[in-house]
Amino acid sequence: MGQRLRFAPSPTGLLHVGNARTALVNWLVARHTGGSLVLRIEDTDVERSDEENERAILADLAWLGIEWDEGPDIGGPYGPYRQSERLDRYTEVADRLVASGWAYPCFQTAEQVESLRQQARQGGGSFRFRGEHRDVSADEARALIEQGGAALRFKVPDTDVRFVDDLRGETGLVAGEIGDFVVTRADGSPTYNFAVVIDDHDMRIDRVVRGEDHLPNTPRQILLYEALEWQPPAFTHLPLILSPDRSRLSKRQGATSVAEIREGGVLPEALCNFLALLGWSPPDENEVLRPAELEAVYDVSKISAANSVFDLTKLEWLNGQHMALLSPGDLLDRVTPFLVEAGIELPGPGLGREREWFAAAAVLAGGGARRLTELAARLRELICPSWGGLFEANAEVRDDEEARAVVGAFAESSRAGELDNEEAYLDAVSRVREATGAAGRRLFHPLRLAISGRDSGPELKQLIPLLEVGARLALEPAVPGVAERIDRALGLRRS
RNA sequence: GGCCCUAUCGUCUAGCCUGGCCUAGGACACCGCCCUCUCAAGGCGGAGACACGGGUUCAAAUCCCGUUAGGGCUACCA
Repeated sequence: MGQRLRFAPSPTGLLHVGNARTALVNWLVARHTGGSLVLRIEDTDVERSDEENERAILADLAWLGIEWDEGPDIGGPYGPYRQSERLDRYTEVADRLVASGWAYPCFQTAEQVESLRQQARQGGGSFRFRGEHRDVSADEARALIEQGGAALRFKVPDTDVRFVDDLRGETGLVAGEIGDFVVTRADGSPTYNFAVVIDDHDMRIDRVVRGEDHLPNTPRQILLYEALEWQPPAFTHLPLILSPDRSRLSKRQGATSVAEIREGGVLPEALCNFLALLGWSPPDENEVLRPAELEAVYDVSKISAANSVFDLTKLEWLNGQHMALLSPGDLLDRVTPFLVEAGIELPGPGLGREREWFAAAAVLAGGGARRLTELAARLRELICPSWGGLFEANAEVRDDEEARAVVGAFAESSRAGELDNEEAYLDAVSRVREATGAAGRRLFHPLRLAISGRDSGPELKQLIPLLEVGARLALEPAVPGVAERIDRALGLRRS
């Protein structure tokens, strides 16, 4: 029987990698067990929540390939899925708590409670708040609530609270550690601990997978489940993701939002793969796994309970691996937004030959690239070099008689149309070698420099035919062929 | 401060539950070699860890206690 899981982000900002990991694990477990994933928006903090963030979070999840079965955008049998739309339900349950003597009104402000807490801390002990109306009857409580302005507090019982965390085993808190916490604010809105219990129960969630920062909250929630006589779900608290200095992951130490990572040219499957590898390792030694493969082998119970550091270098490596796994057409599709940004307009999807050429060019230019942004930059440089830069890079070729002879011969071959396939190119290489006596590095280095302005890059036997074919295609901007590049490098042609 | 969680190479981890098979395995990064017109990629090899201290045991990375360190919570945030 599949499990029902949920991912419940708060729309107070962009989707963070930590939350993305939580979402991914929930999704993986739901898929692996044949269960379902519920997406719920926790927007009870009206001050900090906004719709723009919610839209962005949904878009980021979709980009990652995380699909939900029920949610605010698609509905489902246990909606609504936005806490701001469930206020009546929270009030209903709060009334029930008051009626059964589990909750009472409290007029102390947050500031007053905070100063009590500070005092207790000075004294060195732990702090446990209890409101003055804690022991009133249900009728008295209702009368007090009538006056308005009261928050509702949960009357925490004097018992130990134990529960099982899937990764840590039994844990909990001893009696007296928890003070009476607020369940409903003075304005009537529910607090996190309260709303989450009601929603998880109402939405039939049987397994909660969330960040370890929620571990100390769990006993409070267990207490609520008990007071309400509901069955609590199973809990799995995921360790946190840390910055390289082992402090809390912060913006200062690089990209922490999914949006930034995407804009940095990272593939969603690479990010998922990377996130899955935090705290977990696959049963066999291959770590490069696509979403479907992850789904098949991922085992949430094997996740380490220790926090892990976000290692950007490994993410980049994985990205390179996933880029290499893509078909030429897919790679071109993925890099297209970055090419557009780099000023290259791609021919529409209808133009078969031109698109095929671009796809081949992307594969060739991208050899070893780790990010789509890097591939786009390399591709741009390859197909439309700056003439000034090319000329400058070729001073040594112009000053060297043999080098000049080599590239001049290739320019001739190009003009004769003898370089547009690998075989013809290889023949041309043999002829030039014989005619000039240049071989090896002395033959290839000037040629590479003259056509690309660089001393490293893709294999010439692939690059040269590609450029020659590209030059004959009606591309915009036009791709200069080998002869033109050499002319520019030698300064024989200027515009 | 109080409470909770955690602790194997620089990083992500396997091994820990069910002590001997661990001379502690893999991946990223690093170094070297090979391949090669170049840079990558790829192949091969190298260096690199059981936080510390006590126990328990014939035997501890593995079990127990403590210390230290890191992280979390301590809100009418989530």
